[in-house]
Amino acid sequence: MEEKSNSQNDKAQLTQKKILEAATQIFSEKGFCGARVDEIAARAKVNKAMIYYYFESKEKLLKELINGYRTETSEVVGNLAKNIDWNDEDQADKFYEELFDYMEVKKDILRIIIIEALKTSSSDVTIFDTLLPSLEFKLNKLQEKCISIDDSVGLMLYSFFFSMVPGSVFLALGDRWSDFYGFDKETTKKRFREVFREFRKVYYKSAIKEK
Amino acid sequence: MEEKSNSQNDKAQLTQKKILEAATQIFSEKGFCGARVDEIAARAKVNKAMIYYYFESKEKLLKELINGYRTETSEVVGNLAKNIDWNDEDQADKFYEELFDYMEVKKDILRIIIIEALKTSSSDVTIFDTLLPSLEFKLNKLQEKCISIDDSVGLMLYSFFFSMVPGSVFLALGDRWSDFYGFDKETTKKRFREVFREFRKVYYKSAIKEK
Amino acid sequence: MEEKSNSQNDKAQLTQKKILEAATQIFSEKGFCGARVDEIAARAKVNKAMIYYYFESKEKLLKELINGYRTETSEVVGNLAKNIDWNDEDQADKFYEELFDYMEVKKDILRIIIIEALKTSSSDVTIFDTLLPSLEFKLNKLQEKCISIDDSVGLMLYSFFFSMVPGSVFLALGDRWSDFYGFDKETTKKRFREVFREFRKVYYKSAIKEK
Amino acid sequence: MEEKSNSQNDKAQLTQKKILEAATQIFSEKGFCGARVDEIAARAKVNKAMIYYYFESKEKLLKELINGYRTETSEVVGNLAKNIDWNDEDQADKFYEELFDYMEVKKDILRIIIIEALKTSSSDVTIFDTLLPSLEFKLNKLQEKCISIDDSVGLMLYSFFFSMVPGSVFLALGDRWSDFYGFDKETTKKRFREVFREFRKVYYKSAIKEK
DNA sequence: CATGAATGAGCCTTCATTCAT
DNA sequence: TATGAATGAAGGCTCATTCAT
Repeated sequence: MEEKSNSQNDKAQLTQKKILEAATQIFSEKGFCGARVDEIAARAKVNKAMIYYYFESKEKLLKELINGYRTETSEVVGNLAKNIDWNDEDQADKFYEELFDYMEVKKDILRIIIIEALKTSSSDVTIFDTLLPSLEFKLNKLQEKCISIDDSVGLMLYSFFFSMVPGSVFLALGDRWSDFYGFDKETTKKRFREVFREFRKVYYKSAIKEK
Repeated sequence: MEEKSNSQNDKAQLTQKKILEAATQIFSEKGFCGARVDEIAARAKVNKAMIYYYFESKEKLLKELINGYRTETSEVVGNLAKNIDWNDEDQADKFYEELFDYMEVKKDILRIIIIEALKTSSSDVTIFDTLLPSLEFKLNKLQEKCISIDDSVGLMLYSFFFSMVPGSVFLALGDRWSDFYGFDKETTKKRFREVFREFRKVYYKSAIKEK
Repeated sequence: MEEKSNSQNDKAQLTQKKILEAATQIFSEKGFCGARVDEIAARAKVNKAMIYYYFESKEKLLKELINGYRTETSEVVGNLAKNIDWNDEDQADKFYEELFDYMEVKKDILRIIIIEALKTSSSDVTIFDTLLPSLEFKLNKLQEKCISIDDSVGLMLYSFFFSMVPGSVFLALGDRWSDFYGFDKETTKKRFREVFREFRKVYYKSAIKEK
Repeated sequence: MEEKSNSQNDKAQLTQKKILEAATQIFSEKGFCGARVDEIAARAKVNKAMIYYYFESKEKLLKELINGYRTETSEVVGNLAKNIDWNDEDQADKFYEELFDYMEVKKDILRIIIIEALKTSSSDVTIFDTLLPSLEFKLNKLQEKCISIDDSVGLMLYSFFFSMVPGSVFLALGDRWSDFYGFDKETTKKRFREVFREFRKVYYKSAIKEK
C-alpha cells in the first residue's frame, strides 16, 4: 500500500520534473510567448494535458519554474556564503567562482528571467531578487566587518549591473559572441572570469578606500 | 501633378514613419512574438494592411527597424568618434557621455535587440554589431596611437559585457531597479554614469599598464 | 464475511447515491452539456473514476437519473391517485396539491428533463411520460365514471401544456420571477397554487358541460 | 466611392445575418453549450474567424441574438397592441392570434431563451422581459379602461405561466407531443389555439367579475 | 494608397474517459 | 472499491496574412 502510493508519487514527481525541464529549455530557446505548449509536452515526452493537470496554465508553469529557481538559488547562495570572511580575497573569490558555476548550470532559467524582465510592459521584478539574492546578505557582512560603505547605491549598482548582469548575459551569449569575433570559446570563458575577478577587486578596493 | 505626387510621397513617408514608431514601442513592450500586428496598426493609427504594403511581413518590419538603427547608429557613432584623441581622458569621457545620451533616446530598440538576442534559438548576431559598432574603430585608434593592447579579447570582453551590456540593461531596467530598491531615479542615473566612467578609467589604466 | 460484504455493499450504495444527488444538482444548474464530470465528482466527494465504475458514462448517468425519477414518480402518483373519486372536487384538489408537493421536492430533475426536452435535436420524449405519468390513468378513471370526454386532445393539451408545464416551469422559475417583479415569494407561491386550482376547475366544468 | 463602401457594407451585413441565422438554429438545436462554433460557421457558410470578427465571442453572439429579438419583439408587439380596445374580445383575440403567429416564426429563439433561463446557475431574466414585453402595457390599458384588477399578481401569473409559457413550450414541443400521442399535428395546433383562447376568456371574465 | 472583410493555420485549454495500482 | 495519473479528441479563440474594392 505504501509502496504503491510511493510509486504513484514517484511517477507524478517524474512527470512534473520532465515538464519543468522541457519548459526551461523551450522558454529559454524561444521566450515565453514563442514557446508552444505542444512542443514542451513533446520535448518532455508527456501528454499535453498533463501540463495543465500539474501546472494549470502556461503562465503558471513559468511562474512555478521561476519560483523553483528562486527558492533553490537563495538556498544555494546562502550555503555558499556561510562563514565567508569577505575581507579575505581568496574566500571571496571562491564564493564568486562557485556562484558563477551554479549560474552556468542554471543559465537557461537566467536567460528566461532576463528576457521577461526586459519587456517594458512587464512590471515583474523577479530579475532583481533572483539574480542577486545575496546582495543584502553581503552588504550586511561588509558593514558588520566595519568596512564603511558610504555609497550603498554605488555598491548595488555595481553588484547588479556590472556583476550579475554581465555574468548572466555572458552565460547566455558568450559562445555566440566568441563565434562572432572568431575567438576560442574556452579561452574566452577563462578570460571572462579573469576580467570579472579583476573588476571585483578593483571595485572593492576603491569602495573601501573611499572610506 | 508633381505636387500631388510629392504630397502622396509625403503621406507615404509619414505612414511608414508612424508604423515604424508604433512597432518600436510595441516590440519593446512585448517582444517580437508578443507584439500583435493589429496593435501596431492601431497604435500607428494606420490600416493594418498598410503594414504589409510597406513592410511585407511582421518579420521584415523588425529587420527594417533594426537595420535603420544600425545605419543611423554607425553614422552617429562615426561622427561622435571623429577626431577623438583616445589618450585624452576628457575627450574619451565626452564621447561616452554622448554615446550614452544617444542610446538613451534609442533605448526601445536596444531593448528589442537584446530580447531577441537572448533567445537560444536565435542565431542572430545583430546585438554584437549594433550595440558596439565603434569597437573595431576604437581598437584601431588605440593601436594606432601605439598603445599596445596585448589582450584584445580582454578589451572586447570589457567593451561589450562590462560596458555596452550594463549600459543597455540599465537603460532598460534602471527605473524599475530604482523603484525596487527605493532609490531616487535621477540620483541613480547620475550615479550609474559615474560608476560607468570610473570603470572605464580603471580598465584602461590597467590595460595600458599591462604593456 | 457477510457483514463485510454488507458494509461493502452499503458503502457502494452510498457512493452511488452521492453521485446521483450531485449529478442532479449540477445537471440542473448547468444543463447536461454544461455539467462537468469533474465537478459532479467533487460535489459528491467521490473519485471521478467511480462515476464510470458505477454509471459507465456521463450520458448513462443522466439516463439512470431520469429512469429513477420515472419509476419513483409513477409509483408515487399511482399511490396518490389510488381510490380517488375524480368527481369529488376536494379529493381531486388534494391529489393535485400532493402531486405538486412531490414535484417541488423533485424540481431539479424536472428542470433537467425540460431543458433536455427543449432541444430540437433531441428526439427524447422523456418529458411526456415522466411529467404526466398519471394522464392515461386519470383519463381512464374519468371515462369509467361515465363522464364523456369527447375532446381527448383538448383534455390532454390542457393537462400537459396548461397544467404540468406551468407547474414545472413555476417550480423552476417562480422565485426568480417573484424577484423580477418585486413580489413576495411566499405570497406568489400561494397565489400560483390558487390560480392553478381555479384553472383546473374551470377546465373540468367546461369539459363536462361540453357533453 | 459611395457604391463601393455600400457594397462592402452590404457584404458585412450579409455575413452577420448569416451568422446570426445559423447561430439561432444551432443554439436552438443543441443549447448554447452544446453548440459548436465550428458548426455555426459551417452552417452559415462563413469563415469561423468572422464570428469573432463580428461578435467577439460565442457568448456575446448569444447576447446579440437575444437583444436583437428583444428589440424587434417590443417593436412588433407595440405595433400589434396599438389602438386595441381590450374590452372588445374580437380585437383582443386578433392581437393574440397575431402575437402567436409572430412567436411561431421566432420559435427557435424562444426555445433558446427558455433553455438558458431554466438553468439554476443563470440569474438571467431575459425570459421575463422578452417573453412578455406587452405585459405592463396591457395591464395599464386594462386599468385605464376602469377594469379593476385587484389581483395584479394573479394576472401576471396567468399572463406568464399560463399564457406565454404554455404558448412557447407548445411551439417548441407541440409537434413532438403530437407524434408521441399519435395526434395529427395540424389538428393539434388548431385545437391548442382554441384552448388558449378559451382560457384567456375564462380568465378575464373571472378577473373582471372579481371586481 | 487605403480600407474593411476574409482566410486558414494553429494555439491554449478543456474534458470525457481509461489505466495502473 | 477506490485513487491519482494519463490520454486523445476536440473546442474556443487568435493572429499573421491576403483580397476586393
